[in-house]
Amino acid sequence: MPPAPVQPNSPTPVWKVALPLPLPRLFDYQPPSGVMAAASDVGARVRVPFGTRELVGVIAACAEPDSDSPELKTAFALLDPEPLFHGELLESLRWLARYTHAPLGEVLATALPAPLRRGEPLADTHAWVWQLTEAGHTARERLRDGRPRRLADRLAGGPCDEDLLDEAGDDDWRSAARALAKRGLAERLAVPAVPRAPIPQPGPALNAEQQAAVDAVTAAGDGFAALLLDGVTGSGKTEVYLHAIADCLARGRQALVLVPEIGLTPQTLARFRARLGVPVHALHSGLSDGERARTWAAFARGEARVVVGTRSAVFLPLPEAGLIIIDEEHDGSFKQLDGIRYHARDFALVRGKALGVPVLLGSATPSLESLRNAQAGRYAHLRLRARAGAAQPPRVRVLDVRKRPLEAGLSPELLDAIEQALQADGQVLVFKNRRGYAPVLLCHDCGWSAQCQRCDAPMTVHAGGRRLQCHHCGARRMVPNACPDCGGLALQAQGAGTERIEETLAARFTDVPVLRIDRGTTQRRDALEQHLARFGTQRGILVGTQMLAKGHDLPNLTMVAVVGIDEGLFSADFRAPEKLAQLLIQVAGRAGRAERAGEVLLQTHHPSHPLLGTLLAGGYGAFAESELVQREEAGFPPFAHMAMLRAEAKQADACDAMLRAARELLREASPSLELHGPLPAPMPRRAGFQRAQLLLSSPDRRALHGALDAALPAIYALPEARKVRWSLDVDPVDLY
DNA sequence: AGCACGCCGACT
DNA sequence: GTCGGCGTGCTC
Repeated sequence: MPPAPVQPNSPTPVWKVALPLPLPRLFDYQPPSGVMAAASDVGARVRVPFGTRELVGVIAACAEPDSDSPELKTAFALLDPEPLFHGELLESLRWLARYTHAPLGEVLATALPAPLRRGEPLADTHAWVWQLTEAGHTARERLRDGRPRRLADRLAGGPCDEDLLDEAGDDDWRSAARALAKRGLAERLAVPAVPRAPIPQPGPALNAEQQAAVDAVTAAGDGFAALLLDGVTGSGKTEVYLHAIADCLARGRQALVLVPEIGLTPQTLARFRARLGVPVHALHSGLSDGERARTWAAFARGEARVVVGTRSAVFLPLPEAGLIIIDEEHDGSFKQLDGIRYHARDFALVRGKALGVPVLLGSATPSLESLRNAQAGRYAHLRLRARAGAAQPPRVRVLDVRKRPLEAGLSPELLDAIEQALQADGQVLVFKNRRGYAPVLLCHDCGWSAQCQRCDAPMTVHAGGRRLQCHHCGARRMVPNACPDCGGLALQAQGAGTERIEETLAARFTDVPVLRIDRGTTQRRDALEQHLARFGTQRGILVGTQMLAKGHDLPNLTMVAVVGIDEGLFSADFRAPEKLAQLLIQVAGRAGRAERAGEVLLQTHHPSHPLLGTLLAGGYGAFAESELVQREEAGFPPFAHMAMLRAEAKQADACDAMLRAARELLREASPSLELHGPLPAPMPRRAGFQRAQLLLSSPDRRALHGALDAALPAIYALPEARKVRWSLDVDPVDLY
C-alpha cells in the first residue's frame, strides 16, 4: 500500500506509547515502515525497542513528536488490529492513573491478564459448530444407519454447536463427526460465540425490604446510581443481587460482581449459576493465565454476561454493562497493597459512573466512607433489617477476664460455656485473630525474646512449640534448646495463637473433634469447604482466624467465643475500631442462623470499653455513627484525604533524606497541606530493609492532588530518590 | 524496573 | 593478569 500523502509543513504524527515502567512519561515511536500513525490506533498494543530490550506498550496518543525528544526509534509491530483499550475502560484507566499518580503504562499493564501484557493476541473465544458440506448434504440419504447417519440427519437442518451436541446425550458423536469429516461430508467451523438467552430459575419470594432494594436498583435503569445495601447477616443480600442481575440480563446487559478474596467459594458460584441460567465466569488468583485471558477476551467481545471475581475483575471490559455489585464492600481485600495501589470498590464506582450503570454496594457492616456518602445523600441507603426465615439474633455476653486464670488465653467461664454448648449437641467456634502456637518466645530468666533477624518483629512460635516463623518475611528456624543470651533453659511460649488453643481444647474435650482453620491448615482455595463439609453438623469445636469470619454456612453453630480482642481496642491505627467492630459483627453473625438462637461470648480485660458498650447497645449503626463523629473531630477520613509516601532502603538515613527532600517540595507546592514525618514505619525494618514514611493529609481532596501533581515530577528527579525504593499510596488503609 | 557502563577486590 | 561487586545513569 502506498504511504498516504503527508500535509506539507505539518510534522508526521508519531505514536506516544505508555510503557510498563515506573517512569511518569510517554515515549515517542515511529510506526513501522508502511504504517501511518493514526488516532484510531490509540489503545492498541505495540512491541517496541527500549534500550537494549523489547517491551509491549499501549499507544496512548497519536501526535507530533516532542521537539526535545532524541532521534526516534521505530516500533517493531502494531499488535492489535483493533485497539484493546477503548471507550469507557480506557478513559477510566486514564482517570485511575491520574488519581493514583501512577504512570499510565503501569496502570494499563495491571489491567491486563499476563498473556496480553506479554503481547499475545486476544485469546480465541470462538465457539465450534459442525455442518454438512455440500457433498454431505447429497450423500446423507445414502448413508447406512448408525452414528454417522444420525449425526448427519441432525446436521441436515443446519450447523450445530458442539456444546449442544454434548448436551444432546450421544456421548460418541465426536467419533461420528470425525468419520464424516474424513469422507469430506462434514466440517468443523469456528463461529463467534453468541450469548445464550438466560433461562433463570425462580428463587424464594422476596420480603418487602428486599423487593424495595431490587426496585431501587432497577429504577436506576440506564443511569448511574450508587446504592448502599446495608443488611444484617442473614438478611438475604444475595437474593437482592440475584434479582438485580436477572433483571440486568433480561435487558441484555452484562453484570460484574466483585467479592472479597475469601468470598469466592464454589458454593457461591454454584448458587449464581443455578439461578441465573447463563454461564457465570469466575475470576480469581487460582486461575491460570490462559483462563484469565479467555475471560477478558469474552467480556471484551461482549460474549460473556456475568462475572463473579475478586479485586482485579474490576478491570474487565464491559462493552454492554448493565450493573456492578460489590459484595462485602467494607472488606480490606479490595485495596491493592503493592504495585498500583487501587481500591477496587472506588474504581468500580468511577466505572459505574462512566458506564452509566447502577453500582450496588452490599455489607452488614458498611465502611465509614460508604456510610458517610449515604449520609451526605450521594448514595441511596437501602436497609434490610429482617433476618430471613425465623432466625433469631444471637445473645451477646461480655466475659470479664481480669484476674481470672487463663489457659491458652481461655478463661474458666469460657471453657464452661463451651462445655455446656457441646452438651446441648451444639457446635462451637473459637475465634482468635492470631495464627501459630504462640506470638512470642520469651526467656523467663533474662527476658530475651526471639526476634526475626531481618525484621523488627518477634518470631511466632509454630509446630507445637518446636519452630519459629516470621509472619512478615517468611523466615523459619528451630526453637533453640537454651536461651542464646543467658544459656538458661527457661524458654517459654508467651500468649496463645490458634494452634495452642486447638491443643488446649483437644486435651480438655477429648470426646469431640477439634478442627483448626487458618492459613496454616487451609492453603488451598477449596480446602475450607472440604474441611467444613467433613466436619458436618456434629457436635465439636472449630478454632480459627479471619478465614472463619464469613463464608460457608454453619447451621449447627450455636456458640461463638471471641478471644484476643484487646489489642484491637487500643491500637494506634485510627481504623482499628472500625475493623474490630466489623469483625465482631461478622463473627457474631455466624451464630444462630438456624432455628436455635446463638450465643456470642466476648472475652476481654476491658469490659467497659466504650466500643463494646456502643456496639452491644446499639449495634453496628450506633457504633458507626459515634465513630464518624470522632473521625470528624480528629480530622481523619472520610473527613480528610490522605496519601502516604513510603521509602525503603538498606540504610535508614537514605529513606529519611529522600522523604525530607520530598517534604520540602510538597511544602512549596502547597503551604496548607498537612505533612507528618518523615517517621520510621511501624515496623522500621522488614526483610532487611529500613522503612520510613511521610503522611500527607488535607480536608480538600483537590488540594491534596494538586500538590502531588505539582511536586511529583521534581520528586521523581530527586537525587535522593534514586538511592531508595519509594512509592505513593493514595487513600492508604494502613497508616501504622 | 532493567540493563550497561564503570571503577575497585580475590581468584583461575 | 581477569571475574564480578553494585553505584550511577538512561531508556523515545
